[in-house]
Amino acid sequence: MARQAGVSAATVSRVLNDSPLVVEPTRARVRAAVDELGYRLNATARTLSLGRATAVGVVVPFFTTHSVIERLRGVVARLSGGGQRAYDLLLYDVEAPEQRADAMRDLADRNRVAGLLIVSLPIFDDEIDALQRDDLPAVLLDVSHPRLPGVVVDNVRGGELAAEHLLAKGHSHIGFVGDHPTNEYGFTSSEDRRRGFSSALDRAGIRLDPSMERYGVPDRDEADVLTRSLLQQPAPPTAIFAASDLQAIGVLRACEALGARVPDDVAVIGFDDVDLAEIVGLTTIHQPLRESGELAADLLVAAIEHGVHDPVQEVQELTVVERRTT
Amino acid sequence: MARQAGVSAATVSRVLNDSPLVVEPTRARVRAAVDELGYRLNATARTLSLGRATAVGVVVPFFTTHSVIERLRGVVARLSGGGQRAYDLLLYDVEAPEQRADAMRDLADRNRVAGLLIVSLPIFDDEIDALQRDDLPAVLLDVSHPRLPGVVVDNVRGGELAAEHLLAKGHSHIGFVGDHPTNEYGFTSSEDRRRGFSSALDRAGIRLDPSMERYGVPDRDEADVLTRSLLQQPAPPTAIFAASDLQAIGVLRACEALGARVPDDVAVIGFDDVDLAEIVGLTTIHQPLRESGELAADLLVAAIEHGVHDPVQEVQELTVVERRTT
DNA sequence: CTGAAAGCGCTTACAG
DNA sequence: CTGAAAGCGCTTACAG
Repeated sequence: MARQAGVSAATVSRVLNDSPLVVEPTRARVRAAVDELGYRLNATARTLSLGRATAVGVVVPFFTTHSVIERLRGVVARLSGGGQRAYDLLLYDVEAPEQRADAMRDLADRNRVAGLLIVSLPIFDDEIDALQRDDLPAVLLDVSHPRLPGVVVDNVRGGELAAEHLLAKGHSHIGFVGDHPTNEYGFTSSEDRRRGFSSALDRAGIRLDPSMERYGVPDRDEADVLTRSLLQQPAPPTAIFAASDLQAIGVLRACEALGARVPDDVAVIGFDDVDLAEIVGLTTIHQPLRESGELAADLLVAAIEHGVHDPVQEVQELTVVERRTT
Repeated sequence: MARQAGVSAATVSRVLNDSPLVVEPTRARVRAAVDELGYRLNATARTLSLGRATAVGVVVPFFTTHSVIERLRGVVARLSGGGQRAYDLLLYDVEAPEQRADAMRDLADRNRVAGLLIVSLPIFDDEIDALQRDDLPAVLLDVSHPRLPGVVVDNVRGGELAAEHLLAKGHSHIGFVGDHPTNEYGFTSSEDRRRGFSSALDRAGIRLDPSMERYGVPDRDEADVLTRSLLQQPAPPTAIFAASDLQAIGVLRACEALGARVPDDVAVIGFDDVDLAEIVGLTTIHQPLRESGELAADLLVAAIEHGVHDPVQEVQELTVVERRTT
């Protein structure tokens, strides 16, 4: 014990917590002893005593997409910033829907965590009830719910942007490759993007024909086979909107395999603007991934430190980045 | 308190910890009460009481490379496996060298963590002393030290493999693009790869001329400008070995910009085999990234649960994956 | 087999 | 301004 400084544990605690109650001479004495012994507070005991944790939980489907990682980078940048109010970051990977509920219960009930950041995973009302019962602040990233603060993007609008871009390029026979509308994680962004896409087409007097749509699991290989079937029809599309960059890469690969030149025979536009997009020269809808993580982390810290008054939804800007595939 | 089950806290604790000392009827009664109340042990209190944490700390330079993320995926897959021996995962991002020391001191001293997994970051003797003083198991991933278990790859051998591949393709005028030998993180793999590369060339009677080497920070843009200067010399190389796939992408971009055809005018080989490599068709040295994370996580769990007897170094296999750039 | 009690390392009214 | 004491929610000898 650092009371080799000739003071009580209470005083050490006060000094280390910057209590104003300690007079300078003793304060100095304690600091000296602390430095000499390399003493540090035990965070576990502190958490228990204080009744609040110094860590935040980040619940995230770690394996699904590049974009999730990029968001996480923003979160990490903000949270382990070495600065004053650094929170420990407890990472909870969610591989399957059931795990999400488990993770949240674990984190909430056990008071391990001062707040929860939930990335890309839909949340249910009873789960929110549980969080509020435990007084656990939470913020959503890439999903939204009226009762919780969140940072999102207008995916429907993003779909419109994609349609407008393709329309402006003169296309009228257009295809779509995206996620199954119902999928095990409950992701909805692909479907939202398709809706916006489809309705913008409608407004231009063009119908997104069912024969021009393909759905599957959101990975490259699946997008590849989906695209082949799209392209091998009697009247193949001259442009394809993929619900994510990863899927767009699959589309590109199928085009290459079938000898369709991009963008001359078929134009391709993706969504997300992950680093891959720039590397392959993919035209895409850019969303601020890294920034979304930073913003969400800031919101969470604010919620932890000041409470949440009314749950803001931060809607981030979308832009089209034109590269070589359209 | 769940002693609504009519028993003491001690008994509840025993039941929840599967102590054999509790007779079946009471056990059942406690379980029923636990289920009904949705009661869960408070991990913080448990940690404090037991004197050992249920989390492991993962110290990782989160922003540096794709390969780090891929390794992390392996770690996550193993650790948050939902199974019995699931450890919480405390993520410590290290942005700068000083932070590494901070992170380790934080984690170790405060007893937050049952073990440490250190990814891609060199560690010093005095830091190891500190770990051992605290009895904190640690395993290294993508770095090695004689006193600690680790999983690595033979980077020198990898460089040789790259050289042998290029040699077999008939090249004799060969360039290298890699990291500065001394860099702030203390990464050494680029330099190790270059050494192996250079000595395999030597053995073939070919000298890696200083005018054929370029060094910089390990990112795409830097590799791009480095490559331009390499290619704009009187006698440009006909093949280039890049110390990582990311750098190889920069090399490819420079080739494109300068109108050099790949692989006809210049062949390019990378290192790592991240997903990017497959997407752009890059020939590269494959290392089992995901698996390395899984293995390291397993080693750490073993070290935590059974102690470490002698520090094994797991050396993983390297292979060349030939694609379209050589 | 079960309970009362002490202890894990902090924090914070409460006295002084 | 500082210390003694209680309490945070567990676990585990120690009795019984």
